[in-house]
Amino acid sequence: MVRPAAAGTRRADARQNADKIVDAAIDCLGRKPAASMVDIAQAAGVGRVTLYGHFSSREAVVEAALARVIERGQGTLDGLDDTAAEGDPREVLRRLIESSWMLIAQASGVLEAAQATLSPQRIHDLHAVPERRVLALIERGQEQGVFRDDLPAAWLSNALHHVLKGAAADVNGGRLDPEQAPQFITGIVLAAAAPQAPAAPRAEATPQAEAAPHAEAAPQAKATPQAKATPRAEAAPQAEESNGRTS
Amino acid sequence: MVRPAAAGTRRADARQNADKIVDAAIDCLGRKPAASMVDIAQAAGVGRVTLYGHFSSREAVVEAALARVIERGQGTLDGLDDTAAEGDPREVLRRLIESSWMLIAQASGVLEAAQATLSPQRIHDLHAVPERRVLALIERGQEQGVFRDDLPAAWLSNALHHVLKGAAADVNGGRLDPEQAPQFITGIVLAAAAPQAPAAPRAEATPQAEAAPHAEAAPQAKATPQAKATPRAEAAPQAEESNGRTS
DNA sequence: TATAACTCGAACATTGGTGTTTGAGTTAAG
DNA sequence: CTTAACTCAAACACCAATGTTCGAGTTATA
Repeated sequence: MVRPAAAGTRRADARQNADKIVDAAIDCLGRKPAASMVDIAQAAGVGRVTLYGHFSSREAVVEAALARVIERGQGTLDGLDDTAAEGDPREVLRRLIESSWMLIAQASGVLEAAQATLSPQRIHDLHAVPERRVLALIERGQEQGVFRDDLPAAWLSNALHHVLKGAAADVNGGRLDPEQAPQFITGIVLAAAAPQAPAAPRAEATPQAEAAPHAEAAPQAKATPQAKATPRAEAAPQAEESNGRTS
Repeated sequence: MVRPAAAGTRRADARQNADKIVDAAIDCLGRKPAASMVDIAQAAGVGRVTLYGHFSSREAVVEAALARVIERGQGTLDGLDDTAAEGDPREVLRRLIESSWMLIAQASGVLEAAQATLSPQRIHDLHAVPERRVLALIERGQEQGVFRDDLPAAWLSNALHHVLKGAAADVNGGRLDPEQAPQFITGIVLAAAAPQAPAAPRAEATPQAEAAPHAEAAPQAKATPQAKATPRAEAAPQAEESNGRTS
C-alpha cells in the first residue's frame, strides 16, 4: 500500500503518480464531470488499484483535483495582479480571459463533479476565495465607471462563468475553434459588462430595447444574497445539477 | 399492458398518464439531466411499471420529452413572429427571453440528457429547426445593423444559450431571483449583441479594451462549421458532456 | 544487493439504475 | 354490469461503477 506513515518517506515514483492522477482527474472531469475512476486511472497511465492506493475514494480524487485547479487559478490571478495591479479592470479582465479561460472552464467542470460528491461546505471553503477575487475585480470596475452598475456584480460574474463554461463545451464539441475562442469570449463579455447608454447607438426602430429600465431604484436589491459568504446550498428542493463557478 | 393495437383505442386515463409522464420528464431532466426513471415516475405520480408500460426505455422517455419541449419552443417562436413579424430583432429577442427563458433553459437540460442517450442524428433532427430560427433572428439583426457582425451569429446564438442555461442553474441553486432573471438576462444579452463602437463611451483610462480588434479581416472565418446542417458530433474524442442548445 | 515501497491484474462484494415478469386490484367504457 | 384496459407493488435478472482483497511482480533506495 501507498502512504505508509510519515509523508516524507514516500518513494519518488509514488509522489509522481499521485501527481499524474490529479492532473488526469482535472483533465477528465473538466471535460466530463461524470468521468469514472477507470477513465481517470487510464488517463493517468496507472492501474485502478494504484489509484485507490493514493486516494481512498472518488470523493478524495475530486477534492484533490478541485483544490489543485483552484490553486492554479490563484496563481494566475496573482500573476495578473503583479502585472496590472491597479490597471484598467477591462484590461485585467481581458488578460485573465486570454491567459486562462481554458483553465477556468476546466475548473467549472471539476466543480460540477465536486457538487455531485463533495459537501457544499467543503466546496465553498475551497471555492470562495478565487470567486471573490473575480467579483472584486468587477466591483472595482463598477466603481471606476468602466463596468455597468445597473446589474449586480455577482450576476456579471456568474454570467462570465456561464459563457466560459459554455465556450469550453463548444470547443470540446468541435463547435468552436480554440484559437479564436478567447477573442470571441472577450468580445461578448466586455460588451456585456460595459456601461450601458440610456439610448441605443444606431437604428431608428420604435420600442427601443432599453436594456434595464426598472432596475434603477433598487439596483442590486435581491439576487445578490450569496456571493457574500456562506449561503451556498440552501434553496432548491431536489436540484443538484450543473452550476459552474470558479476562480 | 398499455398500447394494445391502434392508437385510437387507448383509454382516456392512459393517455393522460402518458402526458403526465412526459411533463414530469421535462421537469426532472430540465433540472437534473441525470434524473432516474424512478424520479420521473414519482414526479408524474405513477408507478415505475406504468412508466415502462408507456415508454419502453429511458431513451423513449427522453426522446418524447425533447420532442415536446422543442414543440413548445416552436409554439413560442410562432407566437413571437405573429406579433412582431418583421419588428426590431432586439425587441423580438427581448420578448423571446422574457416570455420563455425558463422554457429554453429547461430545454437545455433535457437536451443534455438526450445527448447521453439519444443518437446525435436523432437529436439533430429534432433540434435543428428551432436552433436555426434563433440563428436567423440574429442574422437578420446583423443585416439590419442592430446586432454586431464582428462575431459570427452562431457564436452569439451559442452564448445566448449558455447564459440562459447558466441563469436557470442559478435559479435552481437559489443564487438568482426568478423574478429579476429575465431582466438580468436581457441586460447581458442585448448589450453583448449590440454593435460595438470602435472606442469606449466613458473613462479616460489608458489601454482601452478594444472589444474585438483583430476580428475585422475574417469576421466569421471558422467556428461556424455546424449551425449550418449536419456536422454535429464528429470531433471531440471522448467528451460527451454538457452542451445546451435549443429553441 | 537486499528490503521495503510500490504497481497492478484478477477476482469479489456492494450499490444503484434499468428493464421485465407476475399476479392481483382498479377503472374506463361499451 | 361486464369486460378489456389499465395500474402497480414485489421480485427478478442485468449491468456499470465503486471500493476491497490477494498475491505476484517490479523498482527506488539505503
